[in-house]
Amino acid sequence: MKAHSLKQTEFFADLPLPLYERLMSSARLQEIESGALLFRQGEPARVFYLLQRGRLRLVQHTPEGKDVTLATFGEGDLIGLIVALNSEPYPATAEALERCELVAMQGALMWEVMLQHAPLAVRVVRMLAARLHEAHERIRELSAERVQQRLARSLVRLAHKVGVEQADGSIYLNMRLSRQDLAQMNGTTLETVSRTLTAWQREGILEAKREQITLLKPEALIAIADDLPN
Amino acid sequence: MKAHSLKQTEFFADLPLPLYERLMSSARLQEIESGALLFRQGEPARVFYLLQRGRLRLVQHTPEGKDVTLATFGEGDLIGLIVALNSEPYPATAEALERCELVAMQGALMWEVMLQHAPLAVRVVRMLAARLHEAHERIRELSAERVQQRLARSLVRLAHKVGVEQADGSIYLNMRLSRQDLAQMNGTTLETVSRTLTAWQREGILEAKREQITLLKPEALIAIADDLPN
DNA sequence: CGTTCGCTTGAACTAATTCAAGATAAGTGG
DNA sequence: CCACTTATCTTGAATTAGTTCAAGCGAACG
Repeated sequence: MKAHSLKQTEFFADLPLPLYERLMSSARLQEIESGALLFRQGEPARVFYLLQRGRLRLVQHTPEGKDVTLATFGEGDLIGLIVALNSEPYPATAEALERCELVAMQGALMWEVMLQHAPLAVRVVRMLAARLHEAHERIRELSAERVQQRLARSLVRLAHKVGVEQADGSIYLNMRLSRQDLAQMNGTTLETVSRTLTAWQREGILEAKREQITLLKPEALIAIADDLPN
Repeated sequence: MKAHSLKQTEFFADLPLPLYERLMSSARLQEIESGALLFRQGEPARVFYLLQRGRLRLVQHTPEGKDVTLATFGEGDLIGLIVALNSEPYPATAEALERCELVAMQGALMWEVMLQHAPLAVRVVRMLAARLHEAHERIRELSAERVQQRLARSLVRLAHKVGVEQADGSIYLNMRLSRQDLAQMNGTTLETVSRTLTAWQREGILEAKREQITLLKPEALIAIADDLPN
């Protein structure tokens, strides 16, 4: 692969050339289709991935057969880094939400390179810190909030990530998003999501079609998320 | 404070002396009593802490007045590092579970030192990775498991952390542990915890006194946590 | 054109919360 | 040491949020 294709990403921007080439010696460019799995829960992890284009989610299958979405990743994110560093098995499955372009690299090499180039390690610290913060937020939500609130919050968050403002001021969520997806993201069932969405649709808060949602009154959702009266 | 008091901790063990002294120039030794607060949610964070002795927990107060325990820390853990690095306000309150000895240091200095000594940054990466993993586990549990299972899992985990095996083979949890505490750790109410514990006590699985619990049949709890029949 | 997939809706059920009242135990100060 | 206060815990009863099961609808897709 071309050297500059990675140089452009912030993450490796300032690597000295020798280190950069060492890391890249193991790199493979990879593309996967929407819905395809990058890796499966339980597989041995030797490599990790830099997501260059597309979005994907980390899903955990529970023994009881439920699926829980742990996190979703966007461009610039490193995926599977932590487990690849320890060559543990992947604790979850990574599934592409759309067509993705990734660079696969050796976990062991990343260790080496981080040890020799502190700014890179510090950047990883920042990334992990941000994710930990998100995870803590979700723990708080799951512990203390009701499904309605969590759902509303999810939609508002998605609006920031993939929202496209329409001419009439409404926000179209530009991604395939089934009731099942929302259920997995919020620890509930698709039936409950369905009921909630139709209720909100009746109130004119949003428009929910098959796998696509448009927010008509985002403020109303924010109010619900924060449990404000009215 | 004496230089060797920090040298002994793994975290700063291999720092070159100049860096070490630079970091330590801002260090203050601090002791807090059980129940005292190290910092409060919303306070501006300029310093972070290395926990040298004792245990403490990170609690988040929700707008509705509930408390959620996000994580608990033991000896060797760094607390408030991430927020101190960005000098954000603390997103949660840190409360001592027992008498604690800590070293407070400047967040800004830590940035500098990490940038100049990669092994330290890498060690922070490892620590954050471990915490992220724990957080993901809790998300899965809160999303997919029922209160009983989560409670059972909590007790088993606590047995590993603070369990003391008794002569008769039972495991005494060596810490003050109220129903309320367990409720906050598992996203439920103290009443539900109380009912569950008394039920388990009737079945001879454990003995639950006031703020202290002894596990009589840990295997039974593991079975419940994993939702095995019987 | 029929099958599949995503969605809706109802009805029964259940886990868990909430509210309330009281019991037990642990300090606290006289 | 006792009475008083406070905190922890228990238990019941009512309520509710959410799940589960089940049946059917409608749009997409081969």
